[in-house]
Amino acid sequence: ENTNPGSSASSSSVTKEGSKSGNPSAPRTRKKRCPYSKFQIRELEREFFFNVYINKEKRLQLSRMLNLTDRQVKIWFQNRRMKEKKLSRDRLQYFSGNPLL
Amino acid sequence: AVMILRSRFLDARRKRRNFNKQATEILNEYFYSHLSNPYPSEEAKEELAKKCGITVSQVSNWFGNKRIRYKKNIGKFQEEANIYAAKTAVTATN
DNA sequence: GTCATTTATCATGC
DNA sequence: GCATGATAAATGAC
Repeated sequence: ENTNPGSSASSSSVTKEGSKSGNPSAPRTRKKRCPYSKFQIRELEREFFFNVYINKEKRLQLSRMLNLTDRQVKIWFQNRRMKEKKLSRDRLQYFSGNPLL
Repeated sequence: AVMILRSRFLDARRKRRNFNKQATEILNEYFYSHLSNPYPSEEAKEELAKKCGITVSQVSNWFGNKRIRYKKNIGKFQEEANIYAAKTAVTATN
């Protein structure tokens, strides 16, 4: 359920942008959002549990294992940190002003 | 008790419930009266959230969805746009 | 790095 | 069956 195009070896797909070589109609294609597989999420979450901030070394290792780019792993951790912050805010709001506890 | 609250919290996040009509009216009124720049400030979001009885995050979600869906199919929202345009015109005269 | 956002996708309501 | 709110990838401002 993965088959991630543009990841790993085949660097031919996600052509960031052919900014050069003329190409007047550079559509500056935005990479289409592709949901990650359960396996990818599990491994990312596992590493996130150990350290919220991932270093470059583990990032490269993880990206190869999951068939993702370094950038994708980096951005996943950024989004994941934002998610954690939002969860904390929601929890605080939900449990505050509660008669129990 | 803690577990009950915890499970209720998780469910509350997952379960989607439509906003009441009044809240939708308020949000649409702001959206169509700021159609040229439908990006409410943080203060405006807080005020909208208060008036609508929802959270600031829900206000942000609503505007995010509204902007993209409006842009994708303006024609579908034309009737709705006219309604709120007329409504704001009436309130302006009063 | 954070963070608001865009976009597609998911899940539910009706 | 789509409308709608929430969430998940991806971008860009700063």
